[in-house]
Parts: sequence; C-alpha cells; structure tokens
Amino acid sequence: MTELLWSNQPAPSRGPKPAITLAAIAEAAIRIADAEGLDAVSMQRVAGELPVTKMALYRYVPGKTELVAVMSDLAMGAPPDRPESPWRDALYTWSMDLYDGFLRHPWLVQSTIGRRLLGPNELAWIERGVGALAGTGLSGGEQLDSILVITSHIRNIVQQSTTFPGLTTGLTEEDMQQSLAGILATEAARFPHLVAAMSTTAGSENQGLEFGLQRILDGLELLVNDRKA
Amino acid sequence: MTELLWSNQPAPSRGPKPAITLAAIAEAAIRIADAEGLDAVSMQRVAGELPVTKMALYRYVPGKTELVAVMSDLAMGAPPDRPESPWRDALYTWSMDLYDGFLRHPWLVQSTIGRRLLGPNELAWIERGVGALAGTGLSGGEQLDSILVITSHIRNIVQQSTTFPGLTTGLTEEDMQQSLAGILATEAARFPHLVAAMSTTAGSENQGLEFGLQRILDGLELLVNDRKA
DNA sequence: ATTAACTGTGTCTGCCGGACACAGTAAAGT
DNA sequence: ACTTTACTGTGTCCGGCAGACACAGTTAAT
Repeated sequence: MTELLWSNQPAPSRGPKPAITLAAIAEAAIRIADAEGLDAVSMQRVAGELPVTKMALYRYVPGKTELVAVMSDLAMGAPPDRPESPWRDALYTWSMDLYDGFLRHPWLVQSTIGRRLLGPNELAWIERGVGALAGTGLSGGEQLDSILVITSHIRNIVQQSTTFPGLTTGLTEEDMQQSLAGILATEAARFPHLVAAMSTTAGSENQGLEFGLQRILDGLELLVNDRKA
Repeated sequence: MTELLWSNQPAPSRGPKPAITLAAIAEAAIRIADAEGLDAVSMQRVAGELPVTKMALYRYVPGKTELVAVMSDLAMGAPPDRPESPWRDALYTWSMDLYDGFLRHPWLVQSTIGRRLLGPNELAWIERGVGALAGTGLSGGEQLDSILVITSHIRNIVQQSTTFPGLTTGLTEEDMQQSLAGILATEAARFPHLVAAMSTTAGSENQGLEFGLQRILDGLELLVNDRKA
C-alpha cells in the first residue's frame, strides 16, 4: 500500500507487458468521480473506461480502498509554489490553495477522511503548511494542530458549499432552506435564538470560509505574539 | 421525510396493528452502528434484530437514507441543560458536550454530513450554540458561522481520535505512525519542516481538541471585544 | 525447448437497496 | 352481519457491488 502510493513497485521482468498503468486507472477513476461523484466509482465502471475487464484492475491494485487512496493523492496534486511571506499571509494563501484544490475535486473531502496512509502529495501539503509556521516559536505539535484546525474548516466549507452527488442526499440548498423555514415557522417558540439569527442573515451567505479562517488566524496570532513575549 | 424526523405521522386508523415502531427500528440500528459501525447497518441486519423481515421496514421508512437520518437525530439526543454563563464559558461547555455526544456514537460524524434535512435534536444543538452567542453583538450570520467552525473542529477531532469500523481503513494509529516514520526516514529531505515538527511532538498527543478550540475561542473573543468598542 | 513469472478473463459467491405482487387483518360503512 | 377499504408483513426478483479463484495466453530467463 505504502509502495503503491509512493510508486515503489519492484517492476517485474518476465511475463506479458501490462496493457494499462496504475496512473491510467487512477485517472479514469478521477474522471468518473469528477463527473458523477465518488459513489459512481466502481471497479466495473473504471474498467469500462479502459481496454480491460474489471478483474484485470486487481493486478494493479489490491482493492478498491487502495484505488481510492491512489486516485485521491493524485487528484490532490502538489501544492502550488508561493513566494515566501510572513507566516499569516503564507498560511492564508496556503488555505486558499487548499480550498481551490478541494473545489476542483469535491469528492476529495469524502475520500481523504479518517485514519489512512498518506501519499506524497498529501504529505507535501502538510509540509507546506507546517513550513509556514516554522519560524513562529510554536512547538511541532502546535504547528500540526494548527494546520489540522484550518484543514478541517476548509473541508467543512467545501462540503457545505458544493452541490455534489454522494455528498448531498439529493436535495438542493432550496430544499433545505424551505424545510428549515417551515419548521422554524411552526416551532419558532422552541428555537428563539436560531430564528433571530436566521432573520438577520438573509443575503450574507457564503462568508463562512473567510469568517472562520480569519478567526482561527486571529487566535493563532494571539498565541504567536504571546510566545514571542 | 420532514414528517418522519419531526414525528408528524398521520396515525392510521384501519388495518392491523403495526408489529414494531419507528423508534424501535432506529434503536436497533443505533445498537448495530454502536457495535459495528455505520457500514454494518443494512436493512437486513436491522430487520434481524426485530421480529420482522427486511421488507417490513419499508412500511415505516421510505429508504435507508431516511433511516439513517432518523437514527442520527435520535442518537444525537438533546443538548444537556447547563446553567447560564458568559458566552465563552457557555460555548466551551457546549463544545465539550458536543464532543461527548459524538464520542458516544462516533458514526454520527459519518452520518451527519453534507446537505441534509435537520431533525429536532440537531436543531436544538444549533439553537443552544447560537444562544451562547446571542448577547455578543455578533450578527446572526456570524453567530451561525462561529458554531459552524467549532462544530467542524470537533467533528474532525472525533474522526481522528476514534478507532472505529468504517471511519478507518482498518489500520491502527500504530500502523499510521509506522508508515509515516518509514517514509519520513527515507524521504526526510523532501519534508524538512514536517520532520522537525514531528521530532518535537513525541508524547504531546491528543492536545488537538483543546488547542484548536482555544484558538477559535480566542479569535472570537477578539471579534466580540472589537464589536463592543 | 522448457520453465517460471506474469497478465487478462469468465465464472461464482454473498452481500446490498429496493420494486412489486400478494395474502392476511382490522376497522368503518352499510 | 357483511362488505369495503386501508393497512400490514412476506417472498420473490432485479441490478449492482467487491472480490475469490481457476484458467489460458504471453514473455523472459534458463
């Protein structure tokens, strides 16, 4: 598995030439996931995009779990290069780059979840994030925890803002708003603060990304300044 | 669906008495999910815990999606009552209560994801969270965004800290650490900051919850104080 | 020429969610 | 009392999924 992700395959010498490559499989899977969501990615479906049957894929990949891991790391890509800058600016653009990456392949928030083995690209992202905090006086654990907080925020925003098969239950933003409005109308007494909050919210949508990110960065800045003093 | 979650069933008069109840179904499903993870919850499996066949469940629930929604709201439960307190304290204990709730049923982080219809308990949690921020001078949208950030942090921590079928790929924390250590050993040059961060991290595990939460609260406090001035 | 390593294929099993037709049951209408 | 109507649980069937396994064809090393 680690070998798969880090392309440390021993390269066989005998036998027929493989008809396809691991990369081709992953790319086909990514194409499907981009178009129809991660749930549409099945071994059958992937094989259908290649000159090969379903079972042949198992010669390249131990199972679906591993395929998803490989396609995820590939789709994530390497973090873009950015000029060096003060930690807060660096972390901000890093966050935005991450956001863009997730937006390009929204199913990534589904597939890169929980405990899993990390691929080179994912690790490169972490490296870049930690690097931004390297000169701040924060401990290693604090650096890692910091980018963890930011990452989870970004992921959550993507999840919420994206309309995507598999991520939603097939309902639109409309549906949710409408259902919620109906409930709050009949049950207003049970949710007074929520009703109040919603009533002043109209129009100010989709600020969640910036808002949360700035709060987190503010909190970090406080800590960094504390450490310097 | 909204009717299901808010128990607005029209209560039929004719016909045989139902052998089971929606609540019994949800409880059985919760029992399974608690023991073996959300993926182990299938219509077959749930029916197996009840004096009824698989297809009978569809008399109570339109499909699996809805079953998961119902069992999720039930498992979430109502937020515990807490004495009134300053907003930061209130929000902190709210966060910890939420954390405890998720820990009791770790599969909730899986099932309460993406766009979905909200049940009474989930809404009650939001109400409580927003309520903590009611007197801070933050706008309604900002209040909602605030608890969104905190929630996503909590969820992510649970996801990371919990060993659970379905959330993990079947690997232990050991496996991950070992794989990562191996990689960083052979590829240290590519990930200098990460290597540095990891080397000073040993022993200081599981601080992520407190660290991230305090950073977010610090950031919010800054904004609240700003608004007051 | 033979052996050994490797590749792709077809078949099979056991799951899953769900559509549908059907028989049995209980209350309402007559 | 009897029929009608609404409702319940069941068995069968479908398509789709991941994956185990045996097998035949292909290529390089011996």
